[in-house]
Amino acid sequence: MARQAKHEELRQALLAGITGSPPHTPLPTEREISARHGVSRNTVRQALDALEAAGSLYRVQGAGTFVAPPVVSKSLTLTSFSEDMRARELEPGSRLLAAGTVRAGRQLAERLGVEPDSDVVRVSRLRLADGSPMCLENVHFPAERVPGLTDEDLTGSLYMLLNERYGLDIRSADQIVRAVDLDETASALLGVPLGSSGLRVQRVGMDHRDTPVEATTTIYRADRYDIRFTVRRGQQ
Amino acid sequence: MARQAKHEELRQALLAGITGSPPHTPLPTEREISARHGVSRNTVRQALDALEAAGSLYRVQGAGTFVAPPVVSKSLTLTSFSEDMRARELEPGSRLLAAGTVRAGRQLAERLGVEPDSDVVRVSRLRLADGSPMCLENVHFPAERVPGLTDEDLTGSLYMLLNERYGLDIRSADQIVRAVDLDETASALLGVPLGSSGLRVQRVGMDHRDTPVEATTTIYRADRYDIRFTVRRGQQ
DNA sequence: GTGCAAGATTGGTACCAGCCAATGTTGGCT
DNA sequence: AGCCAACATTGGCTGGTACCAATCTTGCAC
Repeated sequence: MARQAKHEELRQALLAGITGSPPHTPLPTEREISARHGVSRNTVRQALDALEAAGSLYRVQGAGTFVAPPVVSKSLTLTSFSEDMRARELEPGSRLLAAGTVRAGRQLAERLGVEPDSDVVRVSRLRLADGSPMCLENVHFPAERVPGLTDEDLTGSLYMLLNERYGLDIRSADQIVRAVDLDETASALLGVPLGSSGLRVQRVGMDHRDTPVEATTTIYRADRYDIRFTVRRGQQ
Repeated sequence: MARQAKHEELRQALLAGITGSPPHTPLPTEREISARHGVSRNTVRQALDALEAAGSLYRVQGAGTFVAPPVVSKSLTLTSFSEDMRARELEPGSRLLAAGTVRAGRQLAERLGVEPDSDVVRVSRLRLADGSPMCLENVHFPAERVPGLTDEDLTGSLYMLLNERYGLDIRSADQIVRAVDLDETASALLGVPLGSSGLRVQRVGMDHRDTPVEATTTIYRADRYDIRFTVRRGQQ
């Protein structure tokens, strides 16, 4: 049996089928998909629900299910820098600036939910897109969660490394976005004039139990980066 | 029979039941809710799915369903400036800078989905929080949607005015957030030093049919404003 | 042709039944 | 006391069935 749930497999199959299709192309009916894939209509609906929630398609009762028009901007999801850049069709890269263990301190301790005098591993990197600077990234982990991290290759995707080596899976994150004036160091590293502004994103990443796993502060070049998302009126 | 679907009724009932409960309070098991409310377990799951998606509760397989801890920062919803400020416990205010009709122009026309040579109504306001400047706001509407708008009182909530006078209901919006360097005019109006940075939010508000209704550019003071939200891992 | 009512089609809701996988609990063994 | 295997509980997944509500199609009446 597949390791994946059937509705998940079906979702991927359907998604693959519709990517590239022009908007408003009708999908087969739920009953037809059900028959064709040899699964129950319940399972089909589960897959379609997920795709509808993701904005890939829309449904009209009585009419059918259709490929959704390309959304201007997708709603926000948690992505790593690498994923984010690839979504923008840029090639991600990294230059390691520093890596080591330091005291947490009050502010960081609060964000990570640890004691202020405990150790945290800090990784500073200059992140590149198509070879030129995009942002400055400062990642912090509770030291006991990532023993030996500083000996690893830290130029690739940290998320992937965390997952494969330490079994850490970041499921959600709280983010705070702010505009800041770049200091001398930052503007030099990012290759922009002193006094330029930057977009600062502070993030606390959490695992499936909402336990803080990492605290990251990223400063993006204002001229190369923006954040796009769709908001809706809350229900009730 | 109720006009509402059962799963929707149940969702509201459950939501009412958990609001006020301390975080991590366990809910009854799905099978128990099912029995107690006289609905099938499928229907219960549908209601719980919605509440989980809304972040009101979380589920752990094998353990149970629990009241979600109060989110540090709510996931993004569409709010007016007035609502936004009140949520931050600040008193919203306004100073009207300009209001009138202008040509759309290429860029604005694209955002609003109108012809470049058509008329748009423009309202410029300095928005205040507890009496001091918070942001510069530039709102644009297709002129034919809001006849006579410039004769109204434009110092209060535009959203409310739009709704009551023109029946315009903004349901969703695409937003683009960027850091910018403030120009002389902006920094003077906002009362910050020249060269300070600001947070620019470009928004296109749409009605229930996803037709653009308004295009707004807002520039916030970087030292007084941030954007907070929670992101989750989407599916692949 | 046009208009419209009847029927067919399609997604929406609801129920039942059963098994699986993750978690929590119990109780025996050491 | 502490460890761990067996068991019970709980949410997750899948299949099946039935009917409802919105929409589209057909074909008759004019």
